[in-house]
Amino acid sequence: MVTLSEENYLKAIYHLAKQDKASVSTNAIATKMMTKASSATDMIKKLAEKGLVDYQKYQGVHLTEKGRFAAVSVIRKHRLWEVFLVKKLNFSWDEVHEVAEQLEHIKSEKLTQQLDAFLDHPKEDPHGDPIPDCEGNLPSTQKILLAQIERAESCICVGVKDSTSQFLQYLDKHNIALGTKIEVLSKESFDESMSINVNKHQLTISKEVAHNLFVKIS
Amino acid sequence: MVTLSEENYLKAIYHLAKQDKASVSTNAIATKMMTKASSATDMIKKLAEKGLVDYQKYQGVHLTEKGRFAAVSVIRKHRLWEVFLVKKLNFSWDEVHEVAEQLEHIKSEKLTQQLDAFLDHPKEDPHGDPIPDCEGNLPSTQKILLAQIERAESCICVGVKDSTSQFLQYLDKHNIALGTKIEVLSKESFDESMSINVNKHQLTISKEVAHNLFVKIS
DNA sequence: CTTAAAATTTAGACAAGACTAAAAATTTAT
DNA sequence: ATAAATTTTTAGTCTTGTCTAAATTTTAAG
Repeated sequence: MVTLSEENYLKAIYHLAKQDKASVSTNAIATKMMTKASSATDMIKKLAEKGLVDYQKYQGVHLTEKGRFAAVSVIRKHRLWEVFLVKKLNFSWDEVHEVAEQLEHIKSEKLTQQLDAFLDHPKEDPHGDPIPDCEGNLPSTQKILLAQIERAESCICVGVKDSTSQFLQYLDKHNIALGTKIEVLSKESFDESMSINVNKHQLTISKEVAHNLFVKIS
Repeated sequence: MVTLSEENYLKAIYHLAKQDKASVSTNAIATKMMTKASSATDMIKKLAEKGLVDYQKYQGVHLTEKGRFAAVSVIRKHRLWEVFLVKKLNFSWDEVHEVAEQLEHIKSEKLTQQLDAFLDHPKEDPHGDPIPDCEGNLPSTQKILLAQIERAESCICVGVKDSTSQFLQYLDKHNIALGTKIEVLSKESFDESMSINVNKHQLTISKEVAHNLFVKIS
C-alpha cells in the first residue's frame, strides 16, 4: 500500500530523474515538493523501506523498478483524467491540472481500465504528454524545444513543458494549440527571442516561451 | 476547509440523524465509523469548533445548517459518481460503492457541476437513492419497505436500504432491479417471509430481504 | 590539502486522527 | 432513591507527515 504522499514523492522523483540516470538529490525533491530537505529525507527513508527507491545516505535516490511502476501508474491516471476533463466535461487545458492532481490518487484498477476504454485509449493528454500504458510503457517521443531550432524552419506544436495556467492561457491568446503549425522566421541572438508565424499571424516570442514549447520538425 | 475525515463523519451523522430530529449519540457515530467512542468524541469537538455540529457534552450532536450542507454535498458527489460508474464505465451496481467513497472527496465545484450535466442531471443513483441538487435539496421520496406490505398487493422496486454487494448480487440473481414489478402473494406471520412474484417467477424471500428493499405501491 | 560553503541528515517538536485505560456523567434497575 | 451498568469524556500514547535547529557529510575554493 502506497500512501497519497508517497505517490506524490514518487512522481516528483520520476520527473526529476527523467532523462539523466543520475541520482536525484534530496534538495531537488524538497524543492519540487515545496517542502524542506528534512521532510524529504524522512520520506526518502520510508520509500527506501518499502523498496520503492534505492537510497544511500548523502547520495540521493534512484527509483527501483517497483517505484518507477508506481510513479508511472499515477502519471497514467493523471493524464487519463485530464483527457476526461477536457473531452467529456468541457474543461480547458489550463484548468485540468489541479483536479487531476486529486483524481490521480483514486485506487481502483477497474476504474482506470474502464476510463481508458471510455476515452478510446488516448495516447496523449491535453498538453501533448504521452499516456503510459497499463504496463507502464511510455512511447519515446521525438520532440524538441522550440528554443532548440536555430534557423528558419517549419514545425508543429506537440506539447508544453510547464503547463501552468498562465502559460497555457498565453498560448490560447495567440491561438497556439497542439497541432498548430509554427514557422520560425528568425531568431535574435541577443535575447533568444524568436520571430514566428502562426496561422498567418506574425508573432515575436520570448526565450521563456520558446523554452516551454515542444515541437516536432514537419 | 473540511478534511476528508471530517467529511466522512458528517456523512455518518447525516445518515444517523436522517428521520428523527433527535440528537446523534457518540456511540452511534463511533459504530458507524468503525472506530472507538473516544475517537468520535475527538472529532465531534473539531466539528463543533468549525461550526459544523451543535454539541453539548454527554448529549450527542446535531448537524448545523452548514454541517448539513457539507454532508449533503458529499452525498451528492457520491451518488453522481455512482451514476457515472454504472452508466459510462459499465460498473455493476454492487461494484460502485467503494470507488465512489473515494471520488466523493474530490474538491472542484466545476467538476461536480459538469459531471451532473454530463450525466443529464440524474435524479437517482443506481440504488434508487435520490441525488441532492447543488443547493442541497433532496426530493422527499414516497417509498416504503417491502416488509411493510401486509397483504397481497403489487408494487415496484424503487431502492435498496443497505447496498452491500452481497445483497445486490442476491437481487441480480433473482432478476430484481430498480423498476422491477413485485407482486406480493402472501406473507408468513411466523417468520415474516414473503411469497412474491417477479417476472412470472414465484419466489420466497426472507424477512431480511424484505427489510432491505424499498418499493412504491403501483 | 585544508577550510569554507553547501547539502544532507539527525534530533526534537507539532498537528491530525486514531487508540487504550481510566475517570466522570448518565441511564437503568432494583 | 440509590447502586450498577452503560455511555461519554479525558489523559496519555502512537503514527504520518511536517517543521526548526543543530550536527554531519560532501563539495568547492583557494
